[in-house]
Amino acid sequence: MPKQSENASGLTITRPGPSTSYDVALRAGVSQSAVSRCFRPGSSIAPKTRARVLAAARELGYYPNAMASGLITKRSNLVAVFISNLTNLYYPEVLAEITRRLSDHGIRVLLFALQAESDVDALLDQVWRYRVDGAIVAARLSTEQLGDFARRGVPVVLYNRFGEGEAVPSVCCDSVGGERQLVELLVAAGHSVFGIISGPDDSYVSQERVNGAQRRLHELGREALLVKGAFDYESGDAGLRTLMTMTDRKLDALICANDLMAIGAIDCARENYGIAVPHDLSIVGFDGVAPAMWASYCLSTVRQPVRRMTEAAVSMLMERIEDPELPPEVRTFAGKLIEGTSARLKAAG
Amino acid sequence: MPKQSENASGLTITRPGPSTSYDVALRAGVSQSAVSRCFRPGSSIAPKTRARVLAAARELGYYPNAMASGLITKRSNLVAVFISNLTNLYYPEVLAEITRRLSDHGIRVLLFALQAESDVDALLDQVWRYRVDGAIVAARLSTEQLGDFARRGVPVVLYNRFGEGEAVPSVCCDSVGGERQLVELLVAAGHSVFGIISGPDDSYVSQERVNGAQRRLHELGREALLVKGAFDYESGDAGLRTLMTMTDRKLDALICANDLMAIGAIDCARENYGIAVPHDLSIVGFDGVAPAMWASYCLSTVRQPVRRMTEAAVSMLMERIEDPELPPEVRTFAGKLIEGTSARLKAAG
DNA sequence: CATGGTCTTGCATTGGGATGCAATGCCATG
DNA sequence: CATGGCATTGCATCCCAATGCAAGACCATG
Repeated sequence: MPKQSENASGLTITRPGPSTSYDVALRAGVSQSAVSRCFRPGSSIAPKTRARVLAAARELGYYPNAMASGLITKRSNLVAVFISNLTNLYYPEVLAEITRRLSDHGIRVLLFALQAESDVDALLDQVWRYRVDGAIVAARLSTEQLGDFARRGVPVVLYNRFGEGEAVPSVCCDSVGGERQLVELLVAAGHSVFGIISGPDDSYVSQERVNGAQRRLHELGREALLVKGAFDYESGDAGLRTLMTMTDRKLDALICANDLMAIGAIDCARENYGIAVPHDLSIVGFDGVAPAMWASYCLSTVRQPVRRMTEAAVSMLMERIEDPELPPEVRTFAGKLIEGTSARLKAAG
Repeated sequence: MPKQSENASGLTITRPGPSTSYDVALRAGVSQSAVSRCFRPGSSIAPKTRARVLAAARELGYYPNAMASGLITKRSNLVAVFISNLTNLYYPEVLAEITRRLSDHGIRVLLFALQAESDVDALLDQVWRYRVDGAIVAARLSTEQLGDFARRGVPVVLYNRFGEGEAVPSVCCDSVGGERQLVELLVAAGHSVFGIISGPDDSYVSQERVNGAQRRLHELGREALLVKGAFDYESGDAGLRTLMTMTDRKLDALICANDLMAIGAIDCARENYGIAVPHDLSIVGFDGVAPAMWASYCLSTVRQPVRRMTEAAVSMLMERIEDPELPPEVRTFAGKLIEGTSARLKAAG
């Protein structure tokens, strides 16, 4: 979009690059300030001036330079979003929701996709450079890193994570409550030999879910075999295989820290061991991802209320961008139990 | 990160906001230019000056303001990424790959998540405002919109799409070739009654795949029943149901425009009709998403070489950011046939 | 010691828009 | 017609880093 300006001789010269508010001002016969005010809601501008300016802007294809305006307003209208597990079925939906909701607030997403929960560090300097207005983080932040955000006055909202030690605004699905519910139903339905497949060690979500399940089992006088997974399909398969070798008793209830592993375990049970699910083995997951509802699995799980959670995350962040003094707040959402058919959850059995 | 400066009386006063290159300069006892040069690779700066400056910067938590430097260098180091189907299993992987690869080039992703292929328009002004260095687009761009990019000198690379009419740099998986391959194998294996479930009308990918399959079938003297889907699981289910009512003959080969619909169709065939797959009905998909490999489906499909494709997209874009004059180029990648077990692909049958 | 060359460094300016303040225009009122 | 009040507009300045240019520092050579 070449920008144009008249020089003294009346010649129209064309320079490269996007046109500026000065170009538009010249063309509309107003000052640069007037142009600026046309694009800034709430500024005082006469309707007919506005019309002239907008017409000139359209002719020149002018749009305000977000970097220039951010420089002076100290608002980039950018929010950093950190996501560790983009390929893990649950987060794409979250990301899409968050992006659209922020977009409704006039805010763009600067995406940071991490290989692992703890890879934040290498990318953090970019967050500071872009002077983002805030951040939504679905990854592991150390206390130190959280401190950096605080010192720099960048509001953060954690997604499905808590600050360790200190209080940090966060939106969570009640993992503990969800697992307790699953455990109670499994126990009430008469299961006796329990296995658990966890997620990776550096995942909060995994810790919460596994601890939640273990504690409740313990309260009810049961124990569970525990193997470590990585939140992926293969871990479900491998986890079940390992569990099968760990006991002489017949495993009859398998608690997976997420749906994906539960799906892997179901396939492994059926294909590899010829175990009938849920007749011989009950398998439960957590998340309520789309594939969990597929007819082949019809997983018994707990569904996270993604829409409500993302809505909360975005509005909490927006509030804190407006008023950085707001106290931290943790909003916990109960998951919805999906009975499914991959576990016997009725006492009748 | 409060910034500090010494006033005449030697008092250290603290102002709000991130510290600037001037603050660092003051503290290190150099000029602002020297600070700038420390953070700009290739600038002439003495090692010991550099060390002093970096020390001061660390103490103040200084990072260059990307908006200010972008303003003057005319490089935002931002790339817009448009994705329409984030929830559709295939794109999250693509997005994660692209984000990481761009990150290696020092470039951040400004994410635009669309509800539908054609929703680009409402978000395009944001692309102009942020003066992004380029764009990777996995969504439908009109000729007009492509023209806007060209006029503004913003390089675009299309992902799995072509420019209609004019030539536009793009990275594609060879849909036509992939479908031809599937069709040939299905025909050679003796299938006779074909059904096709397409994607949504505004999707190039769907058009290409469906046309590719239809043409090859036609060349081999076959026809196929066609129903419209939406690239989601439910469409596979609904599509198969519709097809079952459309003919008296026994449908024995179903070509789905993507894996997700193929999975939906498999589940529907098994659960709803008790049809054995692939014994009574062969079902093929396209994409090679992770769930297609799950033991319950083991889909016969064509896998897109995501890593090579994203690598190509990113490097093509980077080249065009460096040299906007480069001619358009279309890189097509052959998909890899995954035999799977959801279709009889051997003549033996 | 004078001269020339290479490195570093600082000065001054630039990029594009926002905004406080002062100036202008316009209308209504007395 | 003079005055007050309000809405609109422009001027000048600011935000922060990058960079062309020239000055300075330092070394080596003749």
